[in-house]
Amino acid sequence: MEQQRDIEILKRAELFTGVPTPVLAELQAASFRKRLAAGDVLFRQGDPVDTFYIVIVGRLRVTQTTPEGAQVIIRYLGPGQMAGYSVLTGGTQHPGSTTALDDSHLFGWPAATIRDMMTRHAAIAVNAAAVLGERYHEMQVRLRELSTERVEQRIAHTVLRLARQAGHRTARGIEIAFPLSRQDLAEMTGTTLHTVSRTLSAWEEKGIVDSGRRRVIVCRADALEAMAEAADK
Amino acid sequence: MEQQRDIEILKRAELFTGVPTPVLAELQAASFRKRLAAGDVLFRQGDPVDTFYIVIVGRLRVTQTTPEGAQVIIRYLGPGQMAGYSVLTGGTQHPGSTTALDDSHLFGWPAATIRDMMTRHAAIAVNAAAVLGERYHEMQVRLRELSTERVEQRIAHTVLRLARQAGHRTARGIEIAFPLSRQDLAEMTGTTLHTVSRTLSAWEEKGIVDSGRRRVIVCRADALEAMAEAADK
DNA sequence: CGGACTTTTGAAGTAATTCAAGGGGAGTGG
DNA sequence: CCACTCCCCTTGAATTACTTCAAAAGTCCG
Repeated sequence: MEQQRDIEILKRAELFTGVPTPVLAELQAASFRKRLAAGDVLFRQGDPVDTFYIVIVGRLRVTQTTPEGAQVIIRYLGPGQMAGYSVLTGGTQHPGSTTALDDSHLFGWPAATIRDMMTRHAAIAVNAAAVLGERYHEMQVRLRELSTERVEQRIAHTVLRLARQAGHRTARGIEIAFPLSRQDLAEMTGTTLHTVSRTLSAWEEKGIVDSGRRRVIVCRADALEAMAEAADK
Repeated sequence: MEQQRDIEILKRAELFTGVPTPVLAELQAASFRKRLAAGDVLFRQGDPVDTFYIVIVGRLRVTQTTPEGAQVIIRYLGPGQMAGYSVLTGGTQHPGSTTALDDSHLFGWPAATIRDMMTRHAAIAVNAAAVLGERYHEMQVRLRELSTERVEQRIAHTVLRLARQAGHRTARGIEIAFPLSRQDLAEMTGTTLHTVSRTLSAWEEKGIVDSGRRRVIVCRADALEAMAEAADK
């Protein structure tokens, strides 16, 4: 049954782990589905917060744009992860924009529904705190990297993190499973696409990575780890 | 009554807003008190997560240290705020160190107590999610600043944020209410104390700030805002 | 009033940006 | 199927914002 399958998916979502099946059934009944094609925008920075989503399949990117037009990538979202966390924290405007990188499929709920469920079922609220705490922690790490490391180290850390989060074993190494341009890496590491390009070229030379148009494969993770830890400043 | 006064304090804590009084009484009964002198450490990065705190009076600083010894300031904590959020998210080790800047006074609870209360009272868990979401958001903003802005702009943003969070009106301007060295500002903005010193000297010249040994007073917030927004990169 | 910490300021060095130009791959449309 | 076009990537050269190195001058506290 379709309904049963949906519940299985919800059960594996980060926000709903450990939530009893009847509650999941209630959530399933209240949900709608949303489809996005690659490049479609789920919501834009500044939009009113009225809907909450969970990714079923696909990959999305959360970005923040400055008034001057510079962009920063906050994170990538994959299956099971939530989009629109502001619904949980009572925000009124989305702090960033969320865009589909591949054709994607999501569950959606009106904000009031999720807020109500969270208030009635502590387990969901506890999960929400855990997920947000984890994202907070991840940001602490990135902030520390950005403050204290050189560009090459930061790129190494970022590529390793992406390989871990969205890596896919191939014959040549661990391939990052979604399109990733030099510009994207620059927006994640606080540098320019030129510097990223030079860095990847140098790594390619040494056989550490294999990369091309919007594509990165890590061939020698150990060598990258070494770069990332480089104690010699 | 002492107990009554404690409950009043808890009622105003960020984690317990809107929580019914009987629950606060239960929390009060389970709490212990912790005193710290200026400079004392509440917990250290890597310590096992076993206690949760709420600041009653005083000011603390949360830092992260890299293996190479470089430090980054994650945030400052004031009255009503929580310390040891990992208790709420199920972490096992503290991601950062927390140190008292002034003589401070806190409520403390064993981790299990808070986790139990959070599970039994959804309102607490909902607050936890809201607080962590806010901190997550704050980190997004800092990450964006660090990625896209020049040092002077970052220092301007940081000083303004501190003035907003811990500002104290005086005859000469808004004084930041805790000791804040050039080194501290450097660790918040990802630069060196030298650059911070030069920047503050230049601002002093223009009458924008008045600063001295571990002390900063913002005289002309408008001029700082202008620096912070500077669209001319 | 000695000593430890904090701040200031100059000068030299450099990592990374900015400026500039060209090359290549993938999709599109004739 | 080939040419056209749009992106994306690469690479050199010049520039610069900031760091690093170095030394000295304040400032607070016991």
